[in-house]
Amino acid sequence: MIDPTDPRSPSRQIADDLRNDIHSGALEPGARLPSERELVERYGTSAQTARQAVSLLKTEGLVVGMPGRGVFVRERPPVLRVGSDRYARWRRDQGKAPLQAEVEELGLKWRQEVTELAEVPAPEWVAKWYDLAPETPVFVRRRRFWIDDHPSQLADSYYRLDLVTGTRIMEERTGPGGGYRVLEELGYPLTRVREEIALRMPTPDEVRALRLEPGTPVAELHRVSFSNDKPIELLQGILAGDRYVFCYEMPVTD
Amino acid sequence: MIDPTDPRSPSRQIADDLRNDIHSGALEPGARLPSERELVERYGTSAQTARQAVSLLKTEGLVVGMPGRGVFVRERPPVLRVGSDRYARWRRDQGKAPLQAEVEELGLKWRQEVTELAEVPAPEWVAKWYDLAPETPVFVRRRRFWIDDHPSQLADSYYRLDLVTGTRIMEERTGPGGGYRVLEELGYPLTRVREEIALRMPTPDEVRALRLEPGTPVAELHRVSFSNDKPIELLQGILAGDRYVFCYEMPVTD
DNA sequence: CAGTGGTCTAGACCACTAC
DNA sequence: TAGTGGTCTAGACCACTGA
Repeated sequence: MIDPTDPRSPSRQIADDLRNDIHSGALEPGARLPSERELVERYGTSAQTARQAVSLLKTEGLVVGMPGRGVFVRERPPVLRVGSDRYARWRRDQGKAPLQAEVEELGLKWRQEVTELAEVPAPEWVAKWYDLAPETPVFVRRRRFWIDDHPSQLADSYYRLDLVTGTRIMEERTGPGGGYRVLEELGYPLTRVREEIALRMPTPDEVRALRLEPGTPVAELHRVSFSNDKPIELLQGILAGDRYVFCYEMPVTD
Repeated sequence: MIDPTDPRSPSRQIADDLRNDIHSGALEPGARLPSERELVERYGTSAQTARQAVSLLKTEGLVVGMPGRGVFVRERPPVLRVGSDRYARWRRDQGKAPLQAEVEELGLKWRQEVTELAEVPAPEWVAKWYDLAPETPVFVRRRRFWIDDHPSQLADSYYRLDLVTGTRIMEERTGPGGGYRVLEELGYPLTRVREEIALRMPTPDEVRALRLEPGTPVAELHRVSFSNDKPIELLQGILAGDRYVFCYEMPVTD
C-alpha cells in the first residue's frame, strides 16, 4: 500500500490517507482509527512509522489517542460564541457575569472556581496600563471557568489596590453581577473595553489546567476595561482554542 | 542526568529541562539547542528519546528544526496588530486597502498576490449570509497577502454576481482603495463589519501556502461587510497565528 | 569532510481497557 | 487475557549544511 516512488515519506502517505478518510466522512467524528498493528499490516511498514503518521494527525488536532482503547476522530466540543455585546449593562442587571449570561443562554452549565486571591507585584503590562511603577503591588483574582464540567478558560483579573481594598472584589464571592457590578457601585461604571487576542500553543501547565488535547491551540486574551477612559480592570485570559469562537461587530467610522 | 524515580518519562524530563533553559533566557531566541547526539550523551538515553523531547518542543512552537544545521529557539516574527479602526473610511481615501494601510504604518513591505478570480458555487455560509439558494454561483477573489516577503494570510472574498459583474472587482487590479472603494462607488458604502475568529491547527495545504513552522496555529476569520444592513462582501481568511494580534475596542452598550 | 536533523526498521516493556 | 496506545532501546541510511 506504500508507494516507494511517491516523494512523500511513508509516514506522510499514511497520514494523508487517514486525513482523507476523515475529511471525506469515511471516518466520522468519534470513530476509531485502525490500530497501530492494523496499519503496520496494511502498509507493510514498521510500527514506529505507523505511529509517526498517527502522531502527525494528533498534532493537527484531528484525532485523540486513548491508551488501551484506540485512537479516535475528535468530536468537536460545543463551541461558545463570545460576542461583542457581552458587556452590555442589562446583562449585569440580571445579576450575571458577562460570560455566565452568554453561556447559560446556550443552555450550558457554568461554574467559576477561584484559584487564588492575592496581592502580587504588577506584571509589566499591568503596570503600564495602570501607569504604576513596575512591581507596585496590585490585587489579583485568579479563576478557572468551567463550561459543562469542562475547564475552558483561565482568567486573572488585576485591580488597583486603592480601588478595591475592602470591597467584595477581595472576597471569594463578589456577589450578583460579578466584579463589574462592584466597580459600578464604587462609582466606576464600565464604559469601554479593549481586547487583544494572540494565538499560540499552550504551555504544559495550561494543558493540565484546561485538560487540553494535544494539537489544541489557546487564545491569550488581554482585556482592558475602562470607566471614562480610566482603566479599572485588567484581565489576562487563556482560552481553550477549540471551545471558543470570538465574534465582534463594529460600525465603520469615518 | 535522567532521574529514574521521577514520575515524568525521560523524554518529558529532557523537554522540561530545555523549556526551562528557553524561558530562563539561558537559551535565547535564535540560539541552537544541544544536538541530538549531545543530548544522548548528556542524558544517557537513546537517540529516539532525545528526538521525542525535541519534537515536543516543536509542537509547542518553541523551537524550529533546520536539517543539517541544528534546532533553534524560534525568533518571534514581527507581529501585526489588527485593529478595529482598520476599516475607517479616511484610510481608503488615501488610496489604500485596510490591511495595507496598517502594515505600511509599521514600516513593513506589503504585497498582494491574486491567486484566483472565478465564479464558483457559493459555500454554505456564503449562501446563508447572502440569502441565496445553496450552490448559487458567486464571484470569488482569492489572494495571498505577503508582509515583509513572508506569506501571512490567505483571503477569499465572495461577492454577489449581480453586484460586481462588469466591475473592477472582477479584474486582477481593483484600483486604489481596494474592493471597498469599488463597492462604495457602486452605491454601497461600508457601514458595519462583523468578524468571527476561530482557532485551529493548519491543514497541510495551509502549512505550505503560509510557510508555517510546525506548532503554529492559524486563525480562521469570517468577515461580513455590511452596507446599511445588506451584506456586500464575505471574506474567509486564514491568518498565520504567530504574525497577528487581534485588537478590538468597543464602547459598552446599555 | 564531519556533523546535523529527518526518517526508518526491529525489536521490547508497561499501563490500561474491554471482555 | 488479548489488544490497545505510549514509551523505550539500538541500531541504520539519507539529504543537507558549513568548513
